[in-house]
Amino acid sequence: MLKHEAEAADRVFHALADANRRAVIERLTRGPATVSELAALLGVTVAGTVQHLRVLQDSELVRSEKVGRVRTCRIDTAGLRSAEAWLRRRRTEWEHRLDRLGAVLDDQTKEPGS
Amino acid sequence: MLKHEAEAADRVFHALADANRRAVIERLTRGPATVSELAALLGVTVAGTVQHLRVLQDSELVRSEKVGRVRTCRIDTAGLRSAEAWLRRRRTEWEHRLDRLGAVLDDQTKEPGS
DNA sequence: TCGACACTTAAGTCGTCGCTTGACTTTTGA
DNA sequence: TCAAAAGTCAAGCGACGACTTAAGTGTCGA
Repeated sequence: MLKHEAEAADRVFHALADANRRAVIERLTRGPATVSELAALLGVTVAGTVQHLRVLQDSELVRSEKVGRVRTCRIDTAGLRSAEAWLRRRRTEWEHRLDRLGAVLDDQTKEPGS
Repeated sequence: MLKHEAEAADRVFHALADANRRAVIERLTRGPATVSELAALLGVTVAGTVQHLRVLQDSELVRSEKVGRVRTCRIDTAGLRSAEAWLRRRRTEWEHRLDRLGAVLDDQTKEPGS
């Protein structure tokens, strides 16, 4: 795996490891929200929420734009996609390995002698 | 979401947040390995490796069995599947929301008056 | 039988993380 | 014009996490 891919995985999975950050993602899948709204949802300070948002943006799980004095946040599927891709690669690689192993075993039972 | 699902997500994403634990997973997708082999791969103590393995097993990302004095570890796809499912749910929910929003906007442009 | 091997467990260290408070900037509306 | 609203930044605190070392436990082979 390339180094920048590994770093991306690091950022994304670290971001997803926190329940409050996942709650932000779940909320944003149902539509945009402001920083204050997210803070109220989580039950933490606005300052704390901003820190979570920085992590989420660095991992491309959330985008946001500020108009006037209010910042509106929305989902960025890039992070979700890259995490999903990482997991799918591991899982399918494993399953294909099992298939190949199964094929080898089948051959062995059909042709016991070499 | 059910509570035990949330706890499972917590465990799995926390497990995946560590680069060494992901390295273990990547290694095990290519076949089983012993604790010592994984320790050598990571470049950390066997004791430290055991701690990682506990986390990975609690999140159903790895299974292991001990025969004699050697413990053999292999992938458990249950954890991978549940993490993948969580991400896919968020992403598709968001994409469907965008579709519905697009449909509404199309209707509005077709029928400007109400 | 006994020493080396493979792992396990406990305890301790050090850094990072999540959160708060408090001071600040910018924008808004009356 | 000015106070309240919305967010930003920095410092600090307590808890947790990833290591280590050190002292076990059980297993294998000679």
